[in-house]
Amino acid sequence: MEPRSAYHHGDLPAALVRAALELLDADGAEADLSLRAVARRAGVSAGAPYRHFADRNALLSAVAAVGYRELADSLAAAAPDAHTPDDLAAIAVAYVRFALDRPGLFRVMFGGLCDTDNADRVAAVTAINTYLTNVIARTVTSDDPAVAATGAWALVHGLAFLFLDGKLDASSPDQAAETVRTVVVTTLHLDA
Amino acid sequence: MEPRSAYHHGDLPAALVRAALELLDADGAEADLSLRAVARRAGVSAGAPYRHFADRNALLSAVAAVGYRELADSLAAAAPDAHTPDDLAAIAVAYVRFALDRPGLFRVMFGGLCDTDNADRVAAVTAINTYLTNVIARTVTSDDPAVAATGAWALVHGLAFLFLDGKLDASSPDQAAETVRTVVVTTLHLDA
DNA sequence: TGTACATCAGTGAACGCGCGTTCACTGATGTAC
DNA sequence: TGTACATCAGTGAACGCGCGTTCACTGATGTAC
Repeated sequence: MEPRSAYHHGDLPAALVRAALELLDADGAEADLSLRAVARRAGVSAGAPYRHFADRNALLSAVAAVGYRELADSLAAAAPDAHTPDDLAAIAVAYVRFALDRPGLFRVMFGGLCDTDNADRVAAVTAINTYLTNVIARTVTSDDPAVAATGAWALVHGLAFLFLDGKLDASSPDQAAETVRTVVVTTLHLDA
Repeated sequence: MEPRSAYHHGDLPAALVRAALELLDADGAEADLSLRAVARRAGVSAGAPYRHFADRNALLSAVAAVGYRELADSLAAAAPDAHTPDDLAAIAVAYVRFALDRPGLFRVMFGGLCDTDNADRVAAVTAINTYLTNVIARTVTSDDPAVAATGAWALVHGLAFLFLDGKLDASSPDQAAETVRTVVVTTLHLDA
């Protein structure tokens, strides 16, 4: 996996995705994430990425795909084997924390502008929805777990963006997490 | 208000904001909304806006301010004098419809990237929150209307973005509205 | 094991582009007398 | 009412920039014999 030589890189696609993630996490707000900046960061010429990605959008999709996987991991880690309403609240907090921890990546994943027709992306979104539906079905009683899952997703997703865009106060992560927990517990009646 | 002559415009600031709104509504996805494009649309040279706006961000903030006002109008129109849970559902549907009707404007208003410290913007956000809190207090019983309002806002905001970013199917506006209604009614227990 | 050669994955220079912003300017406006 | 002049709000040319993408190239790799 490591560079075999300075010339033939070894695994440039992975290195480019890694470089993009580093830039996103470093710049926080995304700014732009140009292909040239990614190539620079990977220590490679501006044209090199075109050996592996059709265009800028293809790279971005690959980055987003990694993001979806990491988000899924974060949620799963927050409450492995979730089966109580409290587990659901923990997952909600983890979702928003992910967004606040990695705003650049989160915006690439959800900021629109990317191709809707990328198969990996669609699959990743379906996976999140399925996961949430399963969690809902296991943690709370609901007439329609699919609808409840959409509601829960929209709720945490909206909270994430309201925090990210400064509409809710995100200056203290701990306090933000507490707000998320309170709002989610109240809105989804997790204490009932 | 109309141009007095081809030279001295009359009310260029308003014309620029109007031009920006037109571009946003025409391009749909926002693309970029450059100052130059706005000036071009307003039929004015690239430097002219600087007589009235400090920089690109200042224009964007003015545009966003108009957007907040129009969003507030749309919500109020959906259920004037709201006092039933059904009114709340109608307002929720109106919120998402606004986002889907005017995605470019919605992204300028909520896409981050703008100055958080603009007084107009802060006031507008507070106004929305206050409005929602009042509606919540009038339409449903709640222990804590402020928390419930944040929950309701996040819910519709999240739905709006999930539709906008293609995570939920927005191809049919009517069906999308129906989905919003179902999810909101279920999540907020408006039928209880 | 050694060599010839096709293929692969990079380089680096160049393209055209639109951008935000600045600046010296000039034409239009309106006010003071 | 008419004129001189300060101010205002435009113009248009220019700046430097970083971008996505292309292309002829070349160095490294690995395979066939």
